[in-house]
Amino acid sequence: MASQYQEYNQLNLPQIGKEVLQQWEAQQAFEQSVTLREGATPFVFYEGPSSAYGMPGIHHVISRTLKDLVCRYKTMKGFQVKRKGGWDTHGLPVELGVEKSLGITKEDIGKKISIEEYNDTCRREVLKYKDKWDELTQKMGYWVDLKHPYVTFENNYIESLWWCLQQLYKKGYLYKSVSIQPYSPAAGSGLSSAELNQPGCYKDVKDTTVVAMFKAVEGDRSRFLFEAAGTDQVFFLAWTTTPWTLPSNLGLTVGANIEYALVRTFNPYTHLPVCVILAKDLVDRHFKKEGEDGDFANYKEGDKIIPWQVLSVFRGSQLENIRYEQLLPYVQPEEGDPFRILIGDFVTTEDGTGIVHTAPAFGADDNRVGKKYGIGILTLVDKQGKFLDTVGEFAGRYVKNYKDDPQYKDVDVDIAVKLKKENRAFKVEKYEHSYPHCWRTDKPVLYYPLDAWFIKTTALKDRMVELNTTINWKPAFTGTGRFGNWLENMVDWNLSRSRFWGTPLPIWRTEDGSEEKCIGSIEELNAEIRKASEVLGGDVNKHYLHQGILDLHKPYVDDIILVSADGKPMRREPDLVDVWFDSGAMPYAQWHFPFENKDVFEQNFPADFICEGVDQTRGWFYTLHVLGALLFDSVAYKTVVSNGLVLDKNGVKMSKRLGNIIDPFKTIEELGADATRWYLVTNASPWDSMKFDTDGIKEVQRKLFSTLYNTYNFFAMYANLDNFSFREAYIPLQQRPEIDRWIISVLNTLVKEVTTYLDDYEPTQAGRVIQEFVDEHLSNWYVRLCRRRFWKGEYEHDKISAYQTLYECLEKVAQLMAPVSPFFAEWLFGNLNKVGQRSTAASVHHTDFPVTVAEAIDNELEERMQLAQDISSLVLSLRKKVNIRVRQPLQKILIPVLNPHMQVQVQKIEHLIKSEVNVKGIDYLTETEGFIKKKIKPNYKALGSKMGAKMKAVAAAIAAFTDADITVLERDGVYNLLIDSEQLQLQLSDVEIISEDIPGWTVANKGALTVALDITITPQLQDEGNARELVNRIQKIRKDSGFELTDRIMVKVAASDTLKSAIIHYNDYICTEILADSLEIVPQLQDGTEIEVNDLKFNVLVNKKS
RNA sequence: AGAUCCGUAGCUCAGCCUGGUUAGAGCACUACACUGAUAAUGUAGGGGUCAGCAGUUCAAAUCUGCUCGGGUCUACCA
Repeated sequence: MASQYQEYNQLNLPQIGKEVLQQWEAQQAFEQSVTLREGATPFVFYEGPSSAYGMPGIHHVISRTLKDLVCRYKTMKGFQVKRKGGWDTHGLPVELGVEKSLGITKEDIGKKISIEEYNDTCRREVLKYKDKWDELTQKMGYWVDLKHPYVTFENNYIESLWWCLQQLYKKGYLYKSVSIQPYSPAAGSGLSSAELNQPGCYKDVKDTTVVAMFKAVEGDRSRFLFEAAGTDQVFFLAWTTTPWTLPSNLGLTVGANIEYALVRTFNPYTHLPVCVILAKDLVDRHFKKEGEDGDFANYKEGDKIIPWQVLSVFRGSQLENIRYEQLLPYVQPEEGDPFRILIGDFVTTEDGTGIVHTAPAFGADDNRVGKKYGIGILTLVDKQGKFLDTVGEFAGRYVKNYKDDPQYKDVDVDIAVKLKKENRAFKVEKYEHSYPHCWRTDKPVLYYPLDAWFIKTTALKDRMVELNTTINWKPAFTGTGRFGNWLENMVDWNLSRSRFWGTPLPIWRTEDGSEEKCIGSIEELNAEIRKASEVLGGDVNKHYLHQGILDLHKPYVDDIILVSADGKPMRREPDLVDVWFDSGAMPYAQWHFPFENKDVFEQNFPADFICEGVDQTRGWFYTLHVLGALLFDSVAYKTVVSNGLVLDKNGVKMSKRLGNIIDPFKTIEELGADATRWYLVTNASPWDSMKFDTDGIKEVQRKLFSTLYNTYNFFAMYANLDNFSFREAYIPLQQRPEIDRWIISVLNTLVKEVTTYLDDYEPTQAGRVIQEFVDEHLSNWYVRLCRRRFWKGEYEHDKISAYQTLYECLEKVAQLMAPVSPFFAEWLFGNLNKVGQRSTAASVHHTDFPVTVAEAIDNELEERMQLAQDISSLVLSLRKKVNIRVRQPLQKILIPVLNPHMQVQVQKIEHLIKSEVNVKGIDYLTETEGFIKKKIKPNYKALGSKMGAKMKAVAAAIAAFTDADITVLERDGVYNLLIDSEQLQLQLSDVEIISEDIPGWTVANKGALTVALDITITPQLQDEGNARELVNRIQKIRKDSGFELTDRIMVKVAASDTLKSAIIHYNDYICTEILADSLEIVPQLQDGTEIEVNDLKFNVLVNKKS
């Protein structure tokens, strides 16, 4: 136990951080914070898996601060909060990174490098910044279990995932299907909708678009067109932004109820006469008004205005099944009846021509309508994104520049040129639209027919929507809006990824697909391995017979052949599982459920609280929800906080490219984790995107931490002098002075507010009220007013009361702020507790969060202290106005009281006001008639509802009130107004009457409060003022001479006559203040210090008494 | 293209739900003061078409609609 409070020379937050970190390390503070709560109600928190493949940034600090503060708070509230860290280790980022570092592409894997070696590299590389992450975790004060994290590539983890998949399989939620999916040729992988919904995936790009002309074939159904046209040159116009899909065109889709027009005109490129069909509503978009019914006979090449004429109008339904000639006849489909007009409900007349070019291979809508009509399918582009050899002059060309080839020529342009030449293009232009890009490679995505495994999430859509309504979303609109909409529009979850480093799909199939097995555990797989070996014989699974399977990754799982019930070999479906499944199954897999820890899992599901960036809404938040609902018919989390983006100080998103990334290590090193955390939490609500500015952190440092530090240091200095160590009994509040009871009351109100805010996951509000308390109430009022109590007088009741009060404030503030600024709180709490010994806890984070003492809250007291502050502020501003400094005592102030209650209130805090503003007394004015000039204002809120439309006239009438009118109203309580010859009765409560001025006095107002100051300085007041000035000067000399606080001195003054009186009359006072044993007036002084009091200069000699 | 959130002082934010006096705070700036809390503090000052327009109302920063600007999301549809 220390006997003295540690005092400091200056505040060094980063240094405090380092010291506290060492302390925590030494005493295992985090581990203790969990074990000390053994047996308590658990508060379940899930840590979203982080990827240690990239460096942590400042945006990681914000969400981790939120997570940490909630967990620390709940711990202090008595819950046991286990926090298992986790690493997200699979997925495309690592794979692409490894490909790049090895200088290979996807095609090389399994050829130039074995899958085994490749995956080993991924495994090695994926945690390459783990140390940096751990370091940040530590330095920012994020308490999370880093020693036993879950790691998604570990066998146990994958085994749990397999178990989950098998559950889904058994429930019939897992199925295989061909579908048109977003596919990234550059990454060689299909993309999930979640991946496609990563921010920034949709980019505005300029593509070559073509309005292509599909030549109608004359037949029974189309005869009406040819008859109206009078020519065989009849074309359907269809617009496409992806001309490379045109060779695969098999149909044209129109809307059944859309009106179409047959238009006679000329082809603008070939100038040949043609008749074209397009939606009637879109005719204006494609033809200039001036050309309508123009001069066809005299049209010639080069004319700006092309004549056109609507020949006929008809509905889309009339066009169904009309045939047309294949546009680019390289290949025909093997089956189906293509090249017809189809009817589809997705056709609009928003843009294009109202006729949709339909290539079943490259669009989801196209595929659907194509299947319905049986037009077959043509997939003339391979998985690398290039045309097949069969596509004539375009064979082998990439449809987009997937290889970063500087010589790349746009195929779309060449197709457009070809069509132009062949009289098959009606319009070719560049068009800017947004198009999805692969989030890793930044290359455009294709929609491509792929085999894939899906989770039938749509089957439980309604249940998921229902469960979502029970989740507490912060902010609420993310849950109802963003997440709610997403659930409403959900599609089945495409699980398949054709990559190498990830969780393998545990499904084995016979070659003909007639039988399949979904494996749910390692044990089951090993049994199947042995069975297959026995049934199939030979070398089957021979490497896996002895020890079973040791690594659940590729390539090992692919070696394994299982056997079907009727003895046929089964091979694994080659896909990996979407990494989002890894993270979504984390509640189960982190505990290796159900193979181990069944009880632990049951206690820890669902989570009470999770928190991540808002970008996880469709990511982790969604996959957790899906699996919770599908596997356990439960939510996976009860409360979710989504934090917004961190922008730079100009509101621009941080990116490496712009170089506006904030290095969290540097920030913490220079400004301290506490100030950084405090700033991040209090500057804006977590879910608003925040503009990060280090100047803001500096402000927090000055405003909050520096103030609190100064307050502590002030306390420590005097407490050490008086040996205050809280050894005396706690003085009951009733026995403490008014001001002590006041600050304790405010403190308890604060505890209540902070608790409410934190319970409601509103840390921003909590931080702001703490800050206000420290700055406004504790430092700028309590300490300022009580300074003398700490350094004057004997160590007895009043002084001990002051120490106990300030100690308690500091101690509780330390606890209240501990969740947000854990280091400083620890430092402050520790410094106090080392001497005070009020708590046996080794850390502030092991203590119980302060609880409001309801009896300590005194609203009347808080109200009158507010009055004291307002009155003081008014008097100070009056002094300023007339230039009388506070050290000059004045006789009195005058306060007109509005009601008896107010007078009682002010009287109780009279002494505070008097000492604060240095006046001798306060006079109250109750009978004010004729003395005070009053001002009357309508109470709009009360009057408005009564008067309604007459309000304006009433307000004008009130504004015209004379003093006499006001007196009448005050005396009678009512006043009769005549407005538009109507009698209206005015009540006293309908108006506000304030004392505006007291003639002959210097007056100031704030709201209804009025204060007048007597500025007469009598000779006696002058003396006292002079005495105080002298004290002030000598104190300065003491300080400048480097005397100790307790040193006694002897003083000689060569004062002029005007000062003598003050020195004589206030000799005792002066000596007490300056700790002087003697104060002499001498005629002359050679040495000493020259000082000035009220423009008089003279010398003072101050000697320390030896 | 739609949905949604947002727009208040040079900057960061309150106030809006529940309409009502002269729209607030902090930072920054200016001036003065204070100096045994001093990397603080006090007082005063400048700084606002509350994005714009219209409506409802006696009364709109606040409620409604539209427009503009920004963010986020959804959709990819030629």
